[in-house]
Amino acid sequence: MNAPDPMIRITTQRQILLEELGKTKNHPTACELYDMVRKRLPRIGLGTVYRNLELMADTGIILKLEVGGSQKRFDAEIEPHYHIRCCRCGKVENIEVDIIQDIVQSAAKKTSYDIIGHHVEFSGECPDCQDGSSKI
Amino acid sequence: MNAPDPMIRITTQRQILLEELGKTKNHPTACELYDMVRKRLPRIGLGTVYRNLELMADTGIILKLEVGGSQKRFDAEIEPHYHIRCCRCGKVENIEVDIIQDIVQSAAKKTSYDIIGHHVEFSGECPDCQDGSSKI
DNA sequence: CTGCATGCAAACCGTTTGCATCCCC
DNA sequence: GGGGATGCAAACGGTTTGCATGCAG
Repeated sequence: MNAPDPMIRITTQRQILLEELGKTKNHPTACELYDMVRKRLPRIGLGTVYRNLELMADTGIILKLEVGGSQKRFDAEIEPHYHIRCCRCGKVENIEVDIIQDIVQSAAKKTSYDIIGHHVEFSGECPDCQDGSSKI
Repeated sequence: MNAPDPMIRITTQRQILLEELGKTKNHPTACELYDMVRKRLPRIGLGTVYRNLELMADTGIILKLEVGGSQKRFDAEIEPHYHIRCCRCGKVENIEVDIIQDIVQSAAKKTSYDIIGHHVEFSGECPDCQDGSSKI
């Protein structure tokens, strides 16, 4: 888990998956990526998308977000950062907040867990949804 | 969302659901609760469990946790607190960390979202899983 | 030639929903 | 008697998996 196998073959599918993931600022779900990739690789299967996302997340090439909601989301940005999720439309965006090392430290002291990670997620209404607030 | 309807009938099913949820220190999934409740109410349906958990979460009687993992988890403790999830066995426990108001403040400044909540989740290996570490 | 990667489809799991029945007010 | 609550089972959405085929090394 700390030293994942860094060597996987970069097949056409994986390459394009990476490119599409890298080109969006969003944090797409597997299905959204499937749709994006399918424009360039019409015969790709959903299973391949899931398999490769999972694989690339395991190898640390991409990040599998541990955010709320019922779908998994992926991110080409693997540097630590936090997220904010719109509670109306479900969109997930990055939010710049200083990493809270002291919180992690104090958490580590209070538990007998071997802490390997943390994540912070804010939720709220995004500007778009605030506009159309009373509708829908 | 801020003023949820506080008045729902406390039926037998809801009462027992609440009792069972309150008596565990874990953060059970709907299925786990279903199993617990079924010992006292053998004919209860899974649908009822889901419907009532959802309803009670909406009314603010209980908390629906926004943690990672593929299943929703529920909590009778509605005061704000944070969680730590074992990355091996998936167990979720409470962790006592001071609420980080300043982080929330600074987050609010950096985004045009109307922030209504946040949650922090640590992940790591729980003591039990550390013991049996190399097994499984 | 060999084995990993793929496409496809069926299986799976957690959750939601429609509906007939039941029970409480 | 009427309206919400329940049990049941079928439907659903997202994800995983088994398998035959394809392709790169």
